[in-house]
Amino acid sequence: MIKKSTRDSILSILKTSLRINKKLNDVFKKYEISEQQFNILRILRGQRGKPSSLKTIQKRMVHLMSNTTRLVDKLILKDFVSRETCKFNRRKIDIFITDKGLKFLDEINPIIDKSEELMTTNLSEEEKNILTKLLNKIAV
Amino acid sequence: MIKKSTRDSILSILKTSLRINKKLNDVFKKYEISEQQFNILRILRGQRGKPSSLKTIQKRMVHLMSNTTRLVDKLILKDFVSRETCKFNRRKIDIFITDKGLKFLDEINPIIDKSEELMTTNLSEEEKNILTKLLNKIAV
DNA sequence: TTAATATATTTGTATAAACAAAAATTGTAT
DNA sequence: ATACAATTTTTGTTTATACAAATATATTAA
Repeated sequence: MIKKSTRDSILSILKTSLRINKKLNDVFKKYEISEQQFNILRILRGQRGKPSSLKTIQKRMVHLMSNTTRLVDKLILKDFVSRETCKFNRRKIDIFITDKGLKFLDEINPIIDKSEELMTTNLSEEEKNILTKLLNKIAV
Repeated sequence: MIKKSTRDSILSILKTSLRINKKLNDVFKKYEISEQQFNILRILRGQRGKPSSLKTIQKRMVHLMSNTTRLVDKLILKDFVSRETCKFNRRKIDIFITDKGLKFLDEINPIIDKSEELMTTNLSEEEKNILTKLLNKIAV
């Protein structure tokens, strides 16, 4: 028999995650970008000019999935990233964020940040730290 | 500027949720059912013989979505649920879980339960309760 | 009764995701 | 050098999802 505390906590995580995603998606939708495309942009910005391959992007993505190719396709259509084959290993492709992509991030990031602060407004600093610590012990 | 504690906690929730889903999906896959189909079965079982309409199912589902119709279609193919139009309100349809559906739940539930216990094995009872309480204060 | 509105479900369509297989390139062992 | 295995990316296909519009029935008001 499963413990109520177990079932409740697991269910709370899943439900809270859905609530968060819903709120974030409201923002993404307004800016006509998907959550995953946004994540890729942030990963690329974190590289500060250094190119990323699809493999490294995938490894850092929140949602690990197989078709990063097509996500990058869409970002290229928006002119937010550029792509060229790696000079040193032609299996790899180098992906960069463009100035337009950086500008876009500058625009949307504060909105996302504000939304996240708002979502956690009922928790104190300490509570957020405890929460993070507890979550990191689950399903490891 | 967003607080580190905020970003970390939100990210932890999203990531933990994905980890949990991944583990659960391993089980679902083995039993050739989707998470959502499983949830519907559980909701129906909770009714203990009382019929459910699509509307009531949707309201209780973790993932609120529009095409419960097609999920039920799939459960009917497996003979896990039955469907007939409601006698008293022909807009509604009555959905029941079948004996086969109940038997299936009896088989898969212990596996899911064990998986959930295993995932939270690093947390004490008290920690799980705290976790649930904190999560329920987020993005409300 | 008739029209207008509300409710419950279904369907169509466009987009996204998961998964496996293919293609291209590189590395390694003999 | 050749064959074999490993890495990285792309593509095809199937399934799932989101959203809007359509359909059918019921309720309400004039």
